[in-house]
Amino acid sequence: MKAGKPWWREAAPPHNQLQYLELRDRIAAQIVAGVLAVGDRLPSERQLESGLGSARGTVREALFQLEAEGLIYRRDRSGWFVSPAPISYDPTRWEGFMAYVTAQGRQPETETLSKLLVPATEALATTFDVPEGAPLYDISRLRRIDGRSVLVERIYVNPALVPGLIDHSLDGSLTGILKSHYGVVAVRNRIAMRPCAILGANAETLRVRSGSPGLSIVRTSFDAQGRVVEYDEECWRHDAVTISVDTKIS
Amino acid sequence: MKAGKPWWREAAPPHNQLQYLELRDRIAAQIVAGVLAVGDRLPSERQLESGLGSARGTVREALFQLEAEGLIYRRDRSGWFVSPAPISYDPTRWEGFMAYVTAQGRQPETETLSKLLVPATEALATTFDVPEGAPLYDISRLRRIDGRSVLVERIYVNPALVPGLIDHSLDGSLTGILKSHYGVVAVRNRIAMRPCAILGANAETLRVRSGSPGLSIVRTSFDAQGRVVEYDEECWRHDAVTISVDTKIS
DNA sequence: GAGTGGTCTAGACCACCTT
DNA sequence: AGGTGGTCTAGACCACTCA
Repeated sequence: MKAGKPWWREAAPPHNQLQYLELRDRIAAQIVAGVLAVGDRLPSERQLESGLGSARGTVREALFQLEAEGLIYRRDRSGWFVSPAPISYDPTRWEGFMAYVTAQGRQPETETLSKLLVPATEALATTFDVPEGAPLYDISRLRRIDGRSVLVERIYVNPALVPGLIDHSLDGSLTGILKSHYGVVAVRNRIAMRPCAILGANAETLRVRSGSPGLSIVRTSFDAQGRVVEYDEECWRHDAVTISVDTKIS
Repeated sequence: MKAGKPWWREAAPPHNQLQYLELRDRIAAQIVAGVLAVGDRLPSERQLESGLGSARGTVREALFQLEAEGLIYRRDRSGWFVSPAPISYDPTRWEGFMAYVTAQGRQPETETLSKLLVPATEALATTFDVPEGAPLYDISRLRRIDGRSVLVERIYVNPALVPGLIDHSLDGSLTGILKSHYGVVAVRNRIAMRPCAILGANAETLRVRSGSPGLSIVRTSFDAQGRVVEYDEECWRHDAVTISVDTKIS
């Protein structure tokens, strides 16, 4: 081990255990054992560095690994913290974020970033089966759990089904408004999910570094007549969610 | 810009565009435009470094971001390559890997790593509703698509339902064997999914770096009598798969 | 203003893959 | 044997947060 010049400082690590893996596993053990509790701040990178005699880059590598595991997260330029437990989410149910987060004893919060009437692009027109350029509601929201931003979503809705939707406050349950004000309920969901990187505007609103790992969920909801009632693109922090689905096989 | 000493080499980058983001976006554009095709090898890190005048660490940061996006992947100590398209997977269907990969025009491959009879741990005993210590088949497999290792799985099956299962070759479709030899089919699936880090043994078999991003899928399959026919833990490369589910809402 | 993480440099040695 | 990525060092300056 020991790359470069340092002739002093011996006691080379065993060749089969890398420094950053050792540090990673040590911190992980502390978290699992509860020495570091959920929400706790980790020692600063420079403290860890000096306590180890490693370079800061090596310390950071260990932290990145723990971040990938979902054990810790960073608040930009503020520090590293132990991650809260992920929320369990079943995207096949027609049940809002506010409902299932609350049901798990956590505190949901929704902030509407924008609500607009926009012309349908070609792709959206196909999805909604409307002419290209037809008006659609375009809603962006940021959602938090226990104060931590966990997802940004972009929802499109057909105003023909829910006229005036945009005039309601959307800082709560959209599902609730659709049902109670318009009698609209979905009977079928089509979902696509994949690990992704959080980029650009999404990264800024979630206040994570561009390129952080995330989970992309795209949901298309249909009503009993087969019409698309909602098209929703969600971008989650990767450590905030566990997907669970229970289905009969057709 | 320009940290540290270098007094020569000016033309500082604009403060609002970081070097690694610029390089990331440049390479991404080349991939999207098809200049770099699927399977192509990227220039080596040292070539990119000298072509840019950046340090190697900066180049690597750009590559990591592209890896997180799923655009490129590494073959250990061999190079960086443009990723193939992800496979689409519907874990709610009772349809084997071999079937859906082939249906998408790709070449599936399965390698059995081990097959054992093991005593049920407490957790497994609960899952299968058998006494703790009862015998269970424990099957580990590695699966490839077009020659690239994409997932390792660990399957547990109750021998009471499928005696002698282990004596078959499992390098093909397990689903097929269950159905044709034992008449066992699942009618219900319970699935949990979450982004994860690929660690330890899984990382070694997939030949990825420990800590690489992955997708964990745990599936419990039930037959018409409500018995657990299969309990399966899958660990996927994060860039190899897109989950798609289509369900009626109950 | 002190402290934090974020970016960057310019080297080095290593294990492993490729030819 | 030569080239690749993997790990590591020891610095630096920056943008930002927090008290």
